[in-house]
Parts: sequence; C-alpha cells; structure tokens
Amino acid sequence: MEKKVSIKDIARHLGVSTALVSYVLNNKAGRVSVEMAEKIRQAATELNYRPNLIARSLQSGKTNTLGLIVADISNPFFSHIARIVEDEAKKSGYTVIFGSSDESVEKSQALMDALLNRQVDALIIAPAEFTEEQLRALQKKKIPFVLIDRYFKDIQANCVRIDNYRAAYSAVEHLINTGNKRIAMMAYDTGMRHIAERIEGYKAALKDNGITPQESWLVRASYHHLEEEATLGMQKLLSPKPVVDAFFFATNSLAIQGIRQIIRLNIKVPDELSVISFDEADAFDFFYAPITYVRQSLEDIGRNAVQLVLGSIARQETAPREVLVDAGLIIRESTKKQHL
Amino acid sequence: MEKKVSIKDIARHLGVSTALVSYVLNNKAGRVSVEMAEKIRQAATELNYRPNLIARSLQSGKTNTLGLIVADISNPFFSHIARIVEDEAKKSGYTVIFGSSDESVEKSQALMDALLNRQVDALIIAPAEFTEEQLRALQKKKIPFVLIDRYFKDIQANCVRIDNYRAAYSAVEHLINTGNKRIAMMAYDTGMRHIAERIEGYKAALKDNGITPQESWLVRASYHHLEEEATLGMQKLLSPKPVVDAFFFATNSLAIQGIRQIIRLNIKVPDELSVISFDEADAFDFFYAPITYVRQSLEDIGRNAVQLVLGSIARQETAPREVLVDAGLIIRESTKKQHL
DNA sequence: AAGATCTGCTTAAACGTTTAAACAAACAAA
DNA sequence: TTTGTTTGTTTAAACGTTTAAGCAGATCTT
Repeated sequence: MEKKVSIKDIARHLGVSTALVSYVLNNKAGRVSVEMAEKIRQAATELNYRPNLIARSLQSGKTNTLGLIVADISNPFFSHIARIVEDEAKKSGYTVIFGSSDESVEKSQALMDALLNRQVDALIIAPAEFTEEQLRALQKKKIPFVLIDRYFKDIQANCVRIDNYRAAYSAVEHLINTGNKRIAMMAYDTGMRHIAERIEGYKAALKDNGITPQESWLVRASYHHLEEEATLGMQKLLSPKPVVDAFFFATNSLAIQGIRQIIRLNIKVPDELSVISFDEADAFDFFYAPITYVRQSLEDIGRNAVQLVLGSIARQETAPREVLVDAGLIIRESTKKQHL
Repeated sequence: MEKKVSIKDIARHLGVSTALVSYVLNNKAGRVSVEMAEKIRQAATELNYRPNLIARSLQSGKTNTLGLIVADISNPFFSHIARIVEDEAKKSGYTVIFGSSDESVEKSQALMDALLNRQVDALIIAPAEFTEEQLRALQKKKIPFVLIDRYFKDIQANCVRIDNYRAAYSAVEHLINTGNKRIAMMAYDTGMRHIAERIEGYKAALKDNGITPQESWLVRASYHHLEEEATLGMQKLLSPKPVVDAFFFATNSLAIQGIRQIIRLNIKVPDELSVISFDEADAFDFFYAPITYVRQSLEDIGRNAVQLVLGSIARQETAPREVLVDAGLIIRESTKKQHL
C-alpha cells in the first residue's frame, strides 16, 4: 500500500497551512483568494488527493454509512431490498454495510455491535425474533433506525411494512372465492408479528366465510430446519392424497420448499391443490401452473426505509413513523380450478 | 445520539491515564498490575464502553473492512457469494461493504473511489467490462484485491474462478452426446473473458464433433436490455418452430429470460429443445423438465476469495495467485430426449 | 552502598481531518 | 490620522485511539 496523499502533503507542497487546503477542498472558501483556491485544487488533482473518510468521520462524528441487518443477504427478498437501499442511500452520499443475522439473537447482537463500533449513522433492520431488547438499547442510545418487513407490538419505532393481516386475508379470501374450503397454511414457527398477523388474517378469512380453521391445517416450519420440517408438514397433509384443497405459504422461501414437495408428490396444481404464496420468485413463473402471489413492492420498502432513516438523522429526534406500503394479489394459474 | 463512552472517560473515572486503559483493554498489559487491570476492565463493562473503530482505524491504518464489488447484489449468484464472503470475513474479524457496479465503468470507478476513501483494507471484485485500468490503478496503489468470476487476459491478479472453457465444452459435449446437432447458445454481448471462453468452449465442442458452428446459433443479449434482446434472439431461433435442437445459456440470468420465452412459445423440453445453463436457480427445479446446469461452487469461490485477499493483506506483497474451483455438470430432465 | 534492573504507570505524539479563533495586512470610514 | 472593517491566511485544538519513550520507586546485585 503506497503512501497516501493527505491534506498535509498538499499544504507542504504549496507552503500553506492545512486549514486553507481543507477550506478550499470543502468549498467552505468564504475568504480564500481565487488564485490560491485554484492552486490548491490543481495540486490536489496533480497529487491525486483522496480524502480519508475515516479521519473525516472521526472529526465529524458522522460516517455517512448505513448498517443493513437482514436475516440472510442471500435470500432474494433481502438482496433485492439491499440493492434498492444501496441505490437510494448512494443518492444521498451514503454507503451501506450489511450483515446477516441468520434469525439468531446472538448473531444479531454481534452484528449490531460490529456496526455500531464502526459508527454507522443509522441502521435498517429486518429484526430477528426476540431482539426487542436490542432495539430498545438502540433507542436508549438514540441511534436512528428503521425496521423493515418485521416489527414488534411493544416497540414504537420507524417501520416500513405492509398490512400483513389484510394481505393474508385477501389471499385466503381469493382461495375461498375460487372454490376452496379446506385451506392449509405454511408459516415459520415463530411468534414474529408479521407472521402472526398473516396467520390471523388467514384464520379470520376462513371464519368470516363459515369455515372453521383446523389446527392440523397450519403447518409450522422452523427457519433452521426448513427443509426437513416443511417436507414433513407437507407430507402429512398431501400424502398419499391431499386432504386439503389449497395451500397458502407465508413467505416465498416456504413456498419454494413446499412446492418442491408438491412436485415430488406429483400433485396437480390447481386441480388437486390451489397454491398461493407471499412475495415473488422467478421460480413461481417456471412452475407449470404459475403461482399466484401477494406482491409487496420491495422498491417502496427499500426507498421508504432509507428516506425515513435519513430523515431521522437529519432532524435529530422525531416521533417514530410507520409507513404501510401497498400489497396486491397477482392472480395466476395456481389458483384457477378447472371445474369453476 | 447519546454521548458515547470513550477510553478517556474510563481513565478519568479511575484517575489513571488513557494509555493504561488502552493497554489493558487490548491485553497488551505486559506491565500492568493485576488489580489495576481488573479495575479497568470492570469500569469498562460498568460504563458500557465500546471501542470506536473509526478512531482505531485512523491510528492503525487498518479498517478490518473488505469492499465487495459485484454487478448487482440483487442477482442471486452474487448475493449468495456475498453471504459466503460475509461469513468467511467475519471469522477473521472483518466486515463487508458492498456495492453494485451495474456493469458500468463509471459506476465501478465511483464505487472503488467510495470504498477506497473509506479505507477498506482490500477489495473483492467481480469486475465489469473495460475496467482493466481501474484494476491497474489498484495494483499501482498496492491495494490488495481478488477477482471473482471474471478476469482479464492482461491483468495478473489474484483470481478465483472456474475453467470456463472446459465447463462450457463439457456442457455442449453433453448436448451432443444426448443426440443434439444444431446447438444454439445465448451469451451476454460482451468481450469479457469468462463469457468469451464459454463461447470458445461451445464452439470447440461443436467442431471437435464434426459440427460447424453457425453464427446465427449464437444469440447475444446486452446486460442493460436483457429482456428485449433475449426475447428477440430466442424468437428468431424458436418461432414458429425451433430451428435448433438445443440451447446452451451462458449464465442463469440469461437462462431465466430464455426459458420464459420457451414457456411462452410453448416449446417442449427436452423433446423439441434440450436446455442447459450455467449456474443454479430455484427456478430451474420448478420447470417441468428440471434444467441441466453447470454447477460452480459459490462456497468455494467466496471462501477462497476471502482467504486469498486476507493472505495478501497479511504477507504484504505476494505474487498473484489464481485459484480454479471445480465445476460440474448436473444432469437432469431438460437434456433427456425421449427418443434416445 | 552504589548501580542495575524491574515494575507500574504517565507523557506525549501520531493518525488525517475540520473549524473556531487569532492575526497581520490592506482597505475604508470618520 | 485614528479607528474600524474586511480579506486572506495561520494556529491550535479536537475527534478517540495506539504506542514508543520516559520516569519514579521498589527490588535486586555485587
């Protein structure tokens, strides 16, 4: 690593003070002569000066960096958001450091520590379960942050999300309207509110249509043993022949696993089983009966999250804002029963 | 943002010097009394001291941060690598800042500047086309970096990749062995070497088997107009009926677009058309004829990249190393012609 | 008893910026 | 002419660390 050019080098090179150089290079040159300014700028390019943002940050207390905490950056849902966040942040001169919590309290804590030690100006977080305390700690330290996708009942914080209850309700309603009665749902085995509300929406839609939700219809799978538990759960309801008319998946990762089973068991969609999922996936288009899904605008989520949190930074303290983004049902073959 | 606790605060609190506190907290305590050390450590936890890594970095000249530059973090290929890189880096106490170059020379340059200004210790780069100069600049500045996935003929640098020629060759060979003669290929419209070598491998395999590659069989699509150009290119060869027996896609993003067309045109795979792609995708499993693909281990790529670049940091200057990771053909339905 | 060594701690400089305050010279106002 | 203001620049401190060097006091050597 070659010796880097600092403001000091420019100053020495021109025989002036570092202060002057700094003023010019930051355009805070209220009272610098035009000639001097020109000379300094020229020397800067000549010597190929690059500001050391670390030094700047130490002095200013701002890093112009956002920390992004998601469950798993390799999950397309989150990586897509990451890209939006990146672009939106860049517009305001911010850089993004990311980390995957792996839905673990400990990793989440470690991540936050690492990001905060690096003095990120704010955090964008898709929080893992049982991390309320960590969020409260952020609030106590007055670190601006915004939650995305997930949220907690007893945490008042900036949050960008959809109305999960309503989205799930309409999805299930659609299943009912297309002639399904025995409707199963697969959800993560978690108490997280976004999932809980999807389940509530599912149950409410059933009840409101005179269907009594059966406990056995609700398949739970844990994040860390998704494949096994999803497989097992699906088999119970689908093998040898489906005992339900339809399946509603609470996330796309669950749907991917679930549909793998549907393929393996050679169940005909939608005739033997209607299918609906949350979120998008290329895979949904490639299935012979393209999957109907609840679309949430990741663009809206990412953009609003950045806006919100940059706002919080700018005007110091603000009452937490909650942004609800739209979610819509994209209806396709997987919910079109032939006999209708 | 509440006042943060610094080493100075601990020192004042105990009436000792900051040096002593620093020595203890860094376990460089060769000559500190046990009682004092204990007192300091206790005060540190009591006051909830968190080291300011920015300050540490300024002093040490190391940020323990890696910059990751990919074409698009929302592309599963890259986001998967990002996750591996993240995990592998964390093992050595490193954090990752990422950015998407969007296959643009300018964005790539801007990204590098941004990352270097933030004093990242090294870069992991999937370089965009025509960025050779940028890489040479890095070499001149002696910034450690490692290329992944892509590489240049005239740049001697650390690099982790597969043997693209050979991988493509075997893929096409497989198509030939399963009875295909007129074999088309879709590739990005780029001179990038990894793509060029895949094309060479494709042509060589044809020639070696007595098939003369037709120029019209090679469909080119640009990154920025992928959808239109891929659509158009596919239609020329497939509509109204396929004039080729098989299609070989140079990347999974190309395959996704291509297969969309195959679905739209209702072409039967593999009977009317065999299909093979590079890289994995959930979508490949969901197609009625699961897609045969060339698998490269993203784990190997990510892990080796981090190892290589951390090695470069540690032992200052090293001759560039090139790591070839394995690639294997995963054979499935999309290349199993019925009449064989 | 005098020097040498060890022990436990402090001093102070450095990393590369920013920025309030000071200052000298030039100019304007009275 | 004196006083005041403006202009262009410098000084110096600060941000939170690390770390070489220094320095007393205690302990060991001979």
